[in-house]
Amino acid sequence: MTAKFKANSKLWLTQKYSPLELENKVRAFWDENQTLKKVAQIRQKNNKKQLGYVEGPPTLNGIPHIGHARGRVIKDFHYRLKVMQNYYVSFWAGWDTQGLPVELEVEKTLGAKNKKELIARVGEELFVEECKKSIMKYHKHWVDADTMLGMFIDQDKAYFTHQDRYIEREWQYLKRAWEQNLLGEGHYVVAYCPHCQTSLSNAEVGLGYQEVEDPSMLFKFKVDQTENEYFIVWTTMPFTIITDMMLGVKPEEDYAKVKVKDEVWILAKERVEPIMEELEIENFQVTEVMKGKTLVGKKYDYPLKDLVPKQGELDKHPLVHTVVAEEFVDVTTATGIVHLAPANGEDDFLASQKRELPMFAPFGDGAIFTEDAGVFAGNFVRKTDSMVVEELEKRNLLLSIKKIKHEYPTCWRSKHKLVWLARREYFLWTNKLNKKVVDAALDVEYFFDSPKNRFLAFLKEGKPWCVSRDRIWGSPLPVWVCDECNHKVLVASRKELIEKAIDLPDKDFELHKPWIDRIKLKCEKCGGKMTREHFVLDVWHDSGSSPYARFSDEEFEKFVPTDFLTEAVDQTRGWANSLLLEHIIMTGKAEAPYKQFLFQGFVLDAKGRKMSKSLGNVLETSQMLKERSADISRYYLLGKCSPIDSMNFDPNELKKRPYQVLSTFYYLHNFFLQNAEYDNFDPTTHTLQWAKTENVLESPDCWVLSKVQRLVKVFTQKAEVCEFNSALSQLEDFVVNILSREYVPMIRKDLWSDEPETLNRRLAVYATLYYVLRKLVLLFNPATPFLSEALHQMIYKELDNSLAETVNLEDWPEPDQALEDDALEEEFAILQKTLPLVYSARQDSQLKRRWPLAKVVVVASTNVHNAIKKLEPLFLELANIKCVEYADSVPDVDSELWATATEDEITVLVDKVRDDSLEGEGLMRDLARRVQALRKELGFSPTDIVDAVHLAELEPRNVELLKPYIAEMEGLVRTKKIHIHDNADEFKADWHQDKLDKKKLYIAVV
RNA sequence: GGGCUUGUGGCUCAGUUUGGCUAGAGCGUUCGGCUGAUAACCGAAAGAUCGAGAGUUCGAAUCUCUCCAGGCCCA
Repeated sequence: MTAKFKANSKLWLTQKYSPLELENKVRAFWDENQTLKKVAQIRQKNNKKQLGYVEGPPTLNGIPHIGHARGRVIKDFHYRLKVMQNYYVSFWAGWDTQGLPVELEVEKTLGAKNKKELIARVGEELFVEECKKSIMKYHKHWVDADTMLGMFIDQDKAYFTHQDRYIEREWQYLKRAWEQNLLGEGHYVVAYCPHCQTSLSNAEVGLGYQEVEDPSMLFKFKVDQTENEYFIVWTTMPFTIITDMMLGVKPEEDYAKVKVKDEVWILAKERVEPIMEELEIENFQVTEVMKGKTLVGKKYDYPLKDLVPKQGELDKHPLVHTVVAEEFVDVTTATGIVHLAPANGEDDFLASQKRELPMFAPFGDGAIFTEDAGVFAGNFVRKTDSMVVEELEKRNLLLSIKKIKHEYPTCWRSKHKLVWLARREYFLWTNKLNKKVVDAALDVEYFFDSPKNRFLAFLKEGKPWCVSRDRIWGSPLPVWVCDECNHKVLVASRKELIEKAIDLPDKDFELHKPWIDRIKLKCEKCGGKMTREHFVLDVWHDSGSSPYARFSDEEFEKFVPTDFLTEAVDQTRGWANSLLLEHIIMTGKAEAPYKQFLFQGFVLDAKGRKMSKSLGNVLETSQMLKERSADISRYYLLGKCSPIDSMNFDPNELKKRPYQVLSTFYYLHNFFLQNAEYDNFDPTTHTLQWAKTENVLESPDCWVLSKVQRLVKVFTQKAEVCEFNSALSQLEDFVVNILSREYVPMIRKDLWSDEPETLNRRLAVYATLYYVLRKLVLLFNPATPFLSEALHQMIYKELDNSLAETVNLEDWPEPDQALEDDALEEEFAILQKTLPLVYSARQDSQLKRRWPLAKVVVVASTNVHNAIKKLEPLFLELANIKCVEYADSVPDVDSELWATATEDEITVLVDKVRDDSLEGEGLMRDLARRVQALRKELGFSPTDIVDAVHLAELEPRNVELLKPYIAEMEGLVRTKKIHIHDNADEFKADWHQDKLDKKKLYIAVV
């Protein structure tokens, strides 16, 4: 007899689960059959509904790491689930290709001291070419990683944010904003490097914190209309006194009036002592304490009006040079009163904007003061620090001047100290839309409360959006300004540009700098020449316009609002926000462009540290997937914890539980197929219906069939609400516990036989396994698509060719109520609670499970008794006991003769006494087990029949005990004859020494 | 510095919304057992002052406050 493993010949299904090999074969299969495309095409033609999806475009400036993989796996999980539920989803890739990170990469490649020098050297054309090369290099890495991961996202339909057709549609958002007066000029404070003469992004600012030395100046401003009252203030940037506009206090904190000599000083109460100590003032007296908010509106004498005439003009504004209350003021350091220079600090700036103060930003290129700064004009801002100190001293307003070392942002490139400067920028006045924004956001499903609250809290701030950037590689801001009359137009299409151009150097121009800057338009007002504003757009505007920009008009109608989007939690302020704002600008409706948004937690390293280049703990996806299974990685990423929690990723954990679950699932298929093929099981004729009609379904089958309905229900429900971890743990429990640990042992004995008269029973088991395993393959597919596809192709399609050509086109399982049986599940739960008690009692008395015993007494309530009675044959077989008795209370028994175990309300008593017959049978099972082990070791297949089995050096008493069971044993170990020898020397054979209860014996198999 | 979030045996996670029997599970470890699908599994043992401290309460992992540490976002 030969092995009954037909599918082996296909080279796909191997005896051993080797996920890497298997996944390679599945990848090749998908590739060869264009499965991804086919699935999409079929669903496009034939679907329950079309669902919109737009890809949150990864920036192509780095290699995808395991954190990205988490998001991609969740996206793919959702896609496959929806496809199997008969939806078409526009699951098309997209890439963010512009902006600072790309420019930095190119600067590095080309070697640059600073941007100005570089552009002067290579020119913008070459710079832009290099940017394109750079992104395409990374694009390849991303597509490779996606392929390795098994992402069924359509790469051919990908959008790239730098493509002209994308930019042109992105401009439509700006056009809508322009028409609604939601786009315009304003000021914003940005970090600026005076050496590189460029502004820096927040990300760049974060790169360059260093310890530097600055002046530490304590000074006073006189309260207006008083003789001797002063606000006490501290700063490390004396030059900002030049642009000073307000003083800030914290509204709910205590401030004190302190008498010092003949003056009254005002500062935070808790800072009085430390400041007096610092100034070495011993005689002082707190005369009054008041809340910060009571100081609001008090005017102070701005001391440098004579030097900065412009400040004198500003002083006429009712709020300029007065006290305001702001929550950001810190009363635990310095004096608890801060001076606010809106042109030189973001908090200051926002405080001024909120109150609609006029802007005073007297800076030119290189952070040099302009004429507006009076006597300070012509100086680099920080150079005036000492001048300001001097002037305050002259006016008796200086209390102390020292040096301080502190952490301060410097330019990561030139190491120069950064300054914050208000610059002219373009804004989307999204603050005007705030109510719509918040309302729209409230309608979205976020699945979990914490990210929702966080997102809403952020949105409620309702800040205007500064969309202009002073860079090269980006979508240009399509605003042209007349050189003559300053008239502005926004031109949002290529066609219109060509029509309006007076200077069009090249008809095939690209919508990028520098080409677009060469286009001059004719002013419709005065006929003058119009020049484009030099800005490019914030990259968040690029990606935020994807719902309109990546689709056609028709697709936009169909797919937006999209159904389900998911990104990491850092996108709260990023893409989730820009999508929302732009969509509201575009449609005018209080509607988000997504119905559901899942914010995922971050992936950290095994020790919970952030992954960073400097720590060297970044795990690249493709690199990892060369050695690790994609299925197992996917399973791990989805299953380890809730998607909103941050995850400590430890590659070593992949081979633990996730591997165990998937391998068990795989081996269950081995087990099923091995047996089913042997009996020529045909799922199309041997259906569950057939088994019912033939009356060959037994209680374990009905139980597992009922259980799987519940699994389908719960799994689907959990998956729909993004509790992937709970869904998978249900699946895991089913595979490992319900099927492998419980069901298989129950039906194993039915499969041992190969008699024709029990064939139908075996076929019923196969029908059950086929049904259950196939459901599991489908449930597994969104998480582990390689394994599911492999099993579908190798087993299910092999057995039933009418099935879909890929597992992805199979229908998602629906629970079948007809197969649910709550009462039976309850009975089995009782059985499974009682059995371990028997095992436990046996263990205590060293009674091996393969030794049959005479009797067990179950002491429990009636419903436990009834359940066991109903399942009695099964109970006895699994307990390996000949008979069971039932009792209501624990009888008084001799513990020498009875082994007991108790849990909750159930006690079992096991009869320890074994007569010769029981002992003989137990011995036979012991020996059989050892023979089986040897057979396996010698390479026999389970179904091979061996000529003879020889046993030697058994004790004489054991030989006697064994005799009645020789025939049974011959059947069990599949041999024609068992020979028993006193001594191994008697017979020449390949003897193997073994041990039975610490005594030597010899076995040979021929 | 601010907002949000996490902290539970060696490891990974439940449990916290709504306070309540002895804080659960899986992995790992040790001992024993089972096993012709399985690196699965079964029985038992060791192992947690539930981040620390204080408070509320008859009772706190759970509620409140403070602090410490990690993470995200923002300054």
